[in-house]
Amino acid sequence: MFSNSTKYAIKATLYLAVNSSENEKVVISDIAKPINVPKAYIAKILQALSKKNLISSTKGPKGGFYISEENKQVKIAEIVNAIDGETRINSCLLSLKECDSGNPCSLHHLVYKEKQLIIERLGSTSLEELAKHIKSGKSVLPL
Amino acid sequence: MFSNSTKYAIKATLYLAVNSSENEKVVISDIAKPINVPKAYIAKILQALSKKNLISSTKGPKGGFYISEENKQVKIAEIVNAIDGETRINSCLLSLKECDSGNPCSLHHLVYKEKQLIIERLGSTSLEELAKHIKSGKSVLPL
DNA sequence: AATAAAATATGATAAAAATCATATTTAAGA
DNA sequence: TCTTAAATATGATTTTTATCATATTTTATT
Ligand code: FES
Ligand code: FES
Repeated sequence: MFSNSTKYAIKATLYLAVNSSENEKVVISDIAKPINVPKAYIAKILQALSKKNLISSTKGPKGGFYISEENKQVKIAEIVNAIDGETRINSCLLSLKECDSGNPCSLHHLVYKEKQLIIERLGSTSLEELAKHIKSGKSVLPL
Repeated sequence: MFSNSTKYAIKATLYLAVNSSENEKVVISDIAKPINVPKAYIAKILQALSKKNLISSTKGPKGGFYISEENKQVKIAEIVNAIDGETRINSCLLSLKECDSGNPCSLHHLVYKEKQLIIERLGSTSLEELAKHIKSGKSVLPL
């Protein structure tokens, strides 16, 4: 469903949503370890997210990555699309050019409705919501 | 969701379900072309399926691949598991060791129920059913 | 101004997945 | 029994994805 990079992106972003703010920036090494992703790899991913303004960063001493007030409203789907692009998640299970109920592949009716529901949820769920969920112990941020 | 190989496996198997029987065997070249998959590649996949008795084959002249009466009851999930293994489709979106509602990752509640429903459907839908669907024009076998 | 601590940009390497190729085995038909 | 048409087994190559490394830029602190 997601590429490895996107999984890492989500994990890292959630980590930031839980553990950072404009005046509690987090340095790459301190993100990489708890989410169990190689430092150089997660660095690249965070740079891409930062470039698209989905997370925030500042260079230099006392710098680091963080989730600004605005970033809190970023939706999971935005993270996914930033890394995987929009095509991957929306494409037909059997590789028709497009997944279209007017010209459905043989598996379409088995999955489309539920898949759309999931995609909608990813599009409406913000980092802030999930961070609250994690903080209250209802879900766990995996390593 | 599925690997490329699994997609091809499903396409090829459905093609056979629609176009073959014990006395209408189909040769590799005649499968590869309509489903738009390289011959040598689909050959390898069909061989794997045949070895697991999900499809049938005979060697030599007049030989080829086909779907036997028994094979008609094969479920889509069996094809998927034969190629991708059982782990891939069942694994946690964020790579927890296992996807478990008792120890859910942050995305679990957004997807689990629907994902399970889809997996169940793949497990209960047979080649025969989908072949009928295709024959009646309700869905299309993609190239 | 100099230093150092951070992200950023860029590219190199390694691992996995997808694709291609070919020699071997089997069985039908002449 | 010989030839030929098919699957089967095995392995090589290519492409993609994941991972690692490093030089550059920016900015806070001294
Ligand atoms: S057309 Fe294939 S999943 Fe929708
Ligand atoms: S625990 Fe992650 S999807 Fe279920």
